[in-house]
Amino acid sequence: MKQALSDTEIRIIAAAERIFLLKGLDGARMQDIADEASINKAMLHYYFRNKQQLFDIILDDKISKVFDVFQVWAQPHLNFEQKLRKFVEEEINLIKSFPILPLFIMLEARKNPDLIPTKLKNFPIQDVKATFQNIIQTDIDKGNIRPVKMEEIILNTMSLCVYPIIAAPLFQYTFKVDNSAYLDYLEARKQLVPDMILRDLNYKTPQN
Amino acid sequence: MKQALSDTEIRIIAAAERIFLLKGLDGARMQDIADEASINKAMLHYYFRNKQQLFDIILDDKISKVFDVFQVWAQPHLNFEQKLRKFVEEEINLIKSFPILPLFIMLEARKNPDLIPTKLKNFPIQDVKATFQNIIQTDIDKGNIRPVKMEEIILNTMSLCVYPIIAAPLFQYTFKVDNSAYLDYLEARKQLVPDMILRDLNYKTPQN
DNA sequence: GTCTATAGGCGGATAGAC
DNA sequence: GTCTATCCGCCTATAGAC
Repeated sequence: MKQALSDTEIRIIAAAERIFLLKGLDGARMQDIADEASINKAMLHYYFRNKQQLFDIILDDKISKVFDVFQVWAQPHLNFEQKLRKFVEEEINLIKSFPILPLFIMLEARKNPDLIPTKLKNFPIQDVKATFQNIIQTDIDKGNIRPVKMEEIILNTMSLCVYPIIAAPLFQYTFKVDNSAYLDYLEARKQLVPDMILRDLNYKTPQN
Repeated sequence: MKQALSDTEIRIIAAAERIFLLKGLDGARMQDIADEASINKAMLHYYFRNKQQLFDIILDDKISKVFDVFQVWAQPHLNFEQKLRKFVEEEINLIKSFPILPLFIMLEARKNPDLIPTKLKNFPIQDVKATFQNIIQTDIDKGNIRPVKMEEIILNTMSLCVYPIIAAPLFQYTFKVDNSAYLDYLEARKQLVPDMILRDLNYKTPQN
């Protein structure tokens, strides 16, 4: 039975989230987190034994949110195009709300190669892959999309969703676009990206 | 007049590159770099005043290489397709050689909003943009590609080149691909990515 | 539970001999 | 230029009063 979190614990976790996502594990200072939570350093250690444990709580939560987005592919009653559009929309929404998340995960993953296997081992990745493979194989067989590997679709789609968000500061500077215009553009990409993917797959609306 | 680098300086820079690429700024230890260069810690400080300066040398060098890749668009005697293919090839080669670079720049850019303007202010970005705009406008007018904004092409192309490299650890784990097979796949993307972009632009080989 | 004070060690930087 | 020894500040973590 999971104990309800106290008000202080909630404040600490929220503070840790902001600091870790901004500074990374090495860059974050326990003092920063304490200040952000308006408590003193010793209290952090009282509630969470050490820095690593606090970090793991934040990271685990974020990774599960990333994983959740893939559940779209398991939804029945939607065809390939509908699932793709929903996936792109949710992916863009998620990364928009935490633009640092992918940077953070990828940076930490390169420092510690065990991180990804350790963190992902409890998620039923094989199930999601099987579901996805099943969906596209059906559409390939029906001639709705050209023969293609699922890795290709996922990687291209993720690239087109995620990169424009993490690279926003660079593109805003280069193309002299202000924040609000760039956010509008990211909204527009919820259409542009699936359109591009479907076009690449030579997608034909199924005749059911 | 730029002094030629001594053998030791070259070894230090090569070592620093490898360590910073692996661990990031905060995660890298001066001792790691010294070991990698087979010298002692004091020598690092003799040649480069401090850690930050050593890092900046690596970073500035890499940023100028990023910019160099865009010079492809200014090469005469190549048509749009040839320039695009060359750009993709060089971009993938570059990011492969320093995968942490986009991650670091983007993370630092969010911590310090002045970083991008400061690092990029000496590059003639406007010239490259004008050149690029000119090229695609010509092809649009000739009917070789559909009407499209240059921002769109650049952002999509960069996304498809860069993201698969920075997210490599995640995809290698998810799809059970080993390092060498993934490197092969990135090579294959030097074809796949321009193919996809050209397809999206409804590209027709010019009739010259 | 909350705080202050401090231990303890890591890691960047330097002094100074050769 | 190269090395050893060492300094010293920063930062995590804990002891212990209240």
